[in-house]
Amino acid sequence: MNYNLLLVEDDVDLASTVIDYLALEKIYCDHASNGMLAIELLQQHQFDVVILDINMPHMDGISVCKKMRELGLTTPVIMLTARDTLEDKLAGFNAGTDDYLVKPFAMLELVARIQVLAKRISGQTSKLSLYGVELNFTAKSAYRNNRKLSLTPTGLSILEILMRKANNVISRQQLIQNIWGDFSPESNSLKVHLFKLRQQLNQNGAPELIHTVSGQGFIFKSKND
Amino acid sequence: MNYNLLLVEDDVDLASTVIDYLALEKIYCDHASNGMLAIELLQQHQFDVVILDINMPHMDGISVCKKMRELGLTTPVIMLTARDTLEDKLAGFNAGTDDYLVKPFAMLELVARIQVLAKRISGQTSKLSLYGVELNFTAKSAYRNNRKLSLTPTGLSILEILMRKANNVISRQQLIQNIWGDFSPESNSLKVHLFKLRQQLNQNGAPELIHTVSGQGFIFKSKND
DNA sequence: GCCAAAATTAACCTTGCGTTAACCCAAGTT
DNA sequence: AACTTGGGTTAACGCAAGGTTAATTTTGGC
Repeated sequence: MNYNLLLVEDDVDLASTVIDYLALEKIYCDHASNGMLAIELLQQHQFDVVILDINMPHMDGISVCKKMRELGLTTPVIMLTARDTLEDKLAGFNAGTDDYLVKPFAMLELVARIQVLAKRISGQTSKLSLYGVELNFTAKSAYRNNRKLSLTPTGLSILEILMRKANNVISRQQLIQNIWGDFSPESNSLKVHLFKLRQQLNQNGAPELIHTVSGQGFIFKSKND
Repeated sequence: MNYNLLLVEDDVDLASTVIDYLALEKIYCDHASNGMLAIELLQQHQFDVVILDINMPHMDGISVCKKMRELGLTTPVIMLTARDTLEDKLAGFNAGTDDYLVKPFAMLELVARIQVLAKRISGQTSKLSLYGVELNFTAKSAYRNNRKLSLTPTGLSILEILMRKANNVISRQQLIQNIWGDFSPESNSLKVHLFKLRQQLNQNGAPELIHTVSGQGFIFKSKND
């Protein structure tokens, strides 16, 4: 899958074992033997996931993680620890850790957890599905309850914008900005597009999903929320 | 906080223990006793996280998770299992699980893991919650005891101003300044807005929250304070 | 350059917010 | 008791925001 990791681990033997194994899985993994170096590398390069040993001399894993978050680095962190105590875990989560692995661990599990985290962040889904509406980016098509909607390109992009920010109000201005950029039509084009989009969505008396919040904008949500 | 979870668990005792504990942490948790029901609920409502028992009659957790992903439901899943075997975990991750917890587990750890997952997803919605009144900025909506209030934009902004300075008296002047800026209406507009706001808040004989301090202004507080 | 699909425009209708003014009430003042 | 003051309640109106429809222009593939 070609992920880009950083392993922070002072035990060189363990580090090279992990790196070698990950290489077999086509996961590229950089190595830092201490926390300082790790922070430096993280600021210079973009990683998908950081694997952080909790028990290191000078600067332990928890401190590294805390420091990362302070610096605004949001890269997901998997913490490695020798002990399986609740306090350790809670301290880790408090510091901004995303996941946890107790040594000795199985490589397969590590790989699985890496994939979960990396996938979630990159959010590279080709499908978006919510409240029975399914949006297919590659096919540029949309369905509601498995009924195909016939949408124009702008209709589709309005739907996408609203769905990506489901349950948030999007102002007219935000919508216009997203659809047309800096220069937009001067008439009620947006209203017409919305009308046609709703028409498609609400066939057969399906409940409204695009709600108007008067004076504020529009919101994609199901009625009972 | 204020997350919205779904627990899928056939053991009713365990379920209610978890739900009660989460309630203490101000985490609202719905319950489905089987996989079918869970899928149905997931399609109707939006949850921040799903907690899924792996071992259930009829439709096990893995199948539920797989089905979810097939349907395009991307809600993060925490899997609960009695066994700590690698195969189980891998099967779970393959089905699209995000995290894993082995029974018996510590509530604190569950809460920590919920927070990690929920934060990643709904880290965008900002809420303000006080005395049973919930204000959702992103959705520009307000609820009292889970009953939706129908407020106008100014009504909402008055409520926001009062709630942000709860338990402090806000003078008429401060309110006017905050709502209209330097030029304000010349009549009793504010009174009318306040009246309508209180009308919405106090339906069904709910106790007054916006108290008048004669000659001073208004204060948002609960009666017994 | 033709045609169909999509986008824009304009005209018109409907809804709902904000403002206004008038009135009510209770408490305090003269 | 009449008047003043601070606040609460109600209804009416104007206007802006939103919805609907149809006609016209633009676009892109052939």
